[in-house]
Amino acid sequence: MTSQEIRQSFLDFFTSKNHKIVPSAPMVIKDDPTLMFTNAGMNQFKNIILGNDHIKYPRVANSQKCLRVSGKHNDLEEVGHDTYHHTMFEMLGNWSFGDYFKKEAIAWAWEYLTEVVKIDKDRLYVTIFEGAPDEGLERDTEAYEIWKQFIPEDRIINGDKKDNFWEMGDTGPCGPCSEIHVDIRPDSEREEISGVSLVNQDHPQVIEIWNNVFMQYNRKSDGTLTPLPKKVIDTGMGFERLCMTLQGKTSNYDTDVFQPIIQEIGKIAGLRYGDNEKVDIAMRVIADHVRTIAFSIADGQLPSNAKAGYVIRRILRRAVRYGYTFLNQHEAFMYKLTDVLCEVLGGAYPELIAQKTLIEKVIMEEENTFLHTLETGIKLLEKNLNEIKAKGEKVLSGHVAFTLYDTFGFPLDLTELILRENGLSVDIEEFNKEMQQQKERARNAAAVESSDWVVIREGETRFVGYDLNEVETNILRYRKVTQKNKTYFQIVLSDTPFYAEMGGQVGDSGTLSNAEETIEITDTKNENNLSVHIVNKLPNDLTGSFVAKINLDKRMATARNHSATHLVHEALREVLGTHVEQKGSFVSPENLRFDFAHYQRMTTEEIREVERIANRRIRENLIRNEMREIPIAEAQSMGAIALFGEKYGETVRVIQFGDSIELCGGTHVKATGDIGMVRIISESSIAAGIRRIEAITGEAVEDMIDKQQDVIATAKEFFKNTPDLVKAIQRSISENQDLRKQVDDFRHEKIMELRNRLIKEAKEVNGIKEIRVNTILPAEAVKTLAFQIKNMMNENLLVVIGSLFDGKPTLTVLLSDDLVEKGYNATALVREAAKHIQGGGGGQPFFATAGGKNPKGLDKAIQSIEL
RNA sequence: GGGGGAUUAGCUCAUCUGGCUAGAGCGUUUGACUGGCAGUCAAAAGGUGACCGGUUCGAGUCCGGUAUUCUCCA
Repeated sequence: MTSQEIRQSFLDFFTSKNHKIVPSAPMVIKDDPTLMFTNAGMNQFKNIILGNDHIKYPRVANSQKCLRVSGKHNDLEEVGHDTYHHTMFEMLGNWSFGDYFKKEAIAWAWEYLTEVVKIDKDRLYVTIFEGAPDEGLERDTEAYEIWKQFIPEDRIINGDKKDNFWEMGDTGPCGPCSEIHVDIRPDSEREEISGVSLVNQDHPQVIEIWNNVFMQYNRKSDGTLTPLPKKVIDTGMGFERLCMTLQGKTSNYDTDVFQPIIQEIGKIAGLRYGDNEKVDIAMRVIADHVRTIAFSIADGQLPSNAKAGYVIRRILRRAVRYGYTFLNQHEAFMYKLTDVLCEVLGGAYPELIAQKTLIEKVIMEEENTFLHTLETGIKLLEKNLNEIKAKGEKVLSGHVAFTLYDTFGFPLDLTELILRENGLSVDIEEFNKEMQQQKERARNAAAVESSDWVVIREGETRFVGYDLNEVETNILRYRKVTQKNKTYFQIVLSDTPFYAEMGGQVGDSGTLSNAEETIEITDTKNENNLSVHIVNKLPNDLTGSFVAKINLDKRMATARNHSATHLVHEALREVLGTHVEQKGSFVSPENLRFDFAHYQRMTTEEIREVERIANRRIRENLIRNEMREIPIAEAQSMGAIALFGEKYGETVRVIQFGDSIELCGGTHVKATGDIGMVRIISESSIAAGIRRIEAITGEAVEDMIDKQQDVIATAKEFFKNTPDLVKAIQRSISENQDLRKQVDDFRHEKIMELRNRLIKEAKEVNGIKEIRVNTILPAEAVKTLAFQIKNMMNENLLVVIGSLFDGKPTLTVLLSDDLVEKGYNATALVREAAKHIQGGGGGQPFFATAGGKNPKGLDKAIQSIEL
């Protein structure tokens, strides 16, 4: 079976069991503060499991693209070294939300594996939870009894809490799980050692392929468990491992999922997979990582220097590093794999093909940037290396290695490699210590502690903010959050006009009041589809009814910016082309930011044109056409613009202004005329192939124009209200340049004259030509004078120049080179003489300066210097 | 969110612990050589050392702040 056929057979099987097949959610998660990437099939159902969302379909199944860069058995640093771990992988899963439970889940899992894809029953083992009496958790005998009907009892293995009890986090739904393991060793080996002893022992050919989680408890923050009202089945099967098993391979990387990519890497590097272990590891690393990178870019997550984008950047860099060291690729090469990637996965994931050009550009740019970083790092390392060698030492301090890593992004293993080549090593212990300290610092700064929700009354939030600015409401629940000495509260309301930060639009602020008091709501955030209102203080009485009211000025300003974003988006597509796709958006009351795919700098004319089109639409005063809850297919047939990497429900909200039609949950003006005017204030690049424009609307434009007019008016006044300001400034600048040059020339001439006079007047004392003078010159001129004299007569020369400039006396001493060789020192001379002007100074043996506080002593100081 | 670094000529970067008028390569311009192109040689132009403030006789260099950017941790 090909991987395509395997994926399809799973979905077909669960369709036949009345499951709804849902599409894969984006790999990058946007509204969950605890998670950056989809790391399991259940992520997109988290809201349902937590009870924040309605159950639309009690039975669903899908194939989900997942990303794991840390966690049990899966450190990023391990990927590639073995044959079965990945960063990105596909997870096949089926779910039941309060519908079927263990009996059906187990029976169907068995049926699929043994009858649909026909895995030899003798090769399968299962595990069940053995219980943890100290935590009051019972053995999962229920699962055991069900399994007994399918599989001999000696193949059912007890597992401990670590392997067989699943928890979403420190709190929340949890329960026992049951894993299915497959033994794919050759028969000869299986006869020698029984598979049962190798389950969960990290054997590469006795592996877990399917985990069935039976969520039946809810864990509270004090650790106690309560039964879950609606029990949940959550299963996940590693797609790549299933392919390996069914295709008779012993490595995931030997399946048709990875081999085409690996072959292509071999072609680029001129090496063959299978010849050399280190080369093989590098090829596996690159094949795995390039999938991750390409998918995240397609999902709208570009490599960057913070958060999720940074994780992607790190993964890309790890791949480049392996290519650099083991495949001898010192120039960008990974972007060349985009073609083959599209061939392998483009069928199941069309977003890859749609975003191909962008993926290529971004990867190439990132590769080049990192190769540059490596080059700088190597230079720095070599400098340190020479110092160590010069001192005759053998070990590079961990501190230096850490600085290279921490500040310059130079990877430790490369440091080690280069040191080894030079017969040196690095103090790893010290390195780890520094790393530990860094982690401590970050952890302390980021520690967030939230207590359990306190439920005042049951219910769900109803958002009324599209229609109302204030509403009567009740508090449903609240909790306290402590973060870095700051304490605040999160409140969930029964009805709210507050828009929670989402889709780039900032959350509303406003007030919550009852008869007695008014509480400030500082922000509104969206956590797992739950609108939480942030307040610094709780009302005294939480039970009564309240009026929730948004800050209308801010909301209106935000709406203007959001609607303007849509108009600008449309105008950009008209001016630049339809390749312009939204890659990010930020809408606040102050301004708007819009990131989009485009491959070159916008010209001033293009920016003007975009502004003109958008402003024309504003003047046309297009009425907002808002469609709530329309089926996504219908919206798309209207030509509504949807975003890659965005998760949409089956029904969506559509906002239309004329020809601009977008899927959007944000708040907008009633008609475009309300925007007033839009003005683009900057255009810049934020990544390869991505441009960013920032714009302002309404009053902010007025303010800007006012300010600019003030500047012009003031400037004009300086020029006696000249009609042609630009010309006046130009003339003034060129006049200024001319004058400056004249002054410079003049001053230079004066110094030359002074020099010539001084040289002529030089007195010879004991065979040394002495020049002493007291002048009024700036320090720079004095210096020039001294050096000029030296250039003319660099023999047996002593120059002493005193100068009173700007009320401060300074003293300068210069000696010719031969006197310095004889042991005279200008610094010593000037220090001694500076006592007369109550100052100090220094310099080099041939030239020194001093400054002081007493102008009256200047003459004395000049005369006091004797050789 | 927290730490560390960087910002010097159009570009890439030097300038060790404050001190000899801030240098190099590439690029630009000019000139010479060659029949032309390419090239070689020579010369020149090009700098508020990111910005603001402070310490000092003296700051690109030290300190504080701002901006931009890189990097590590979360």
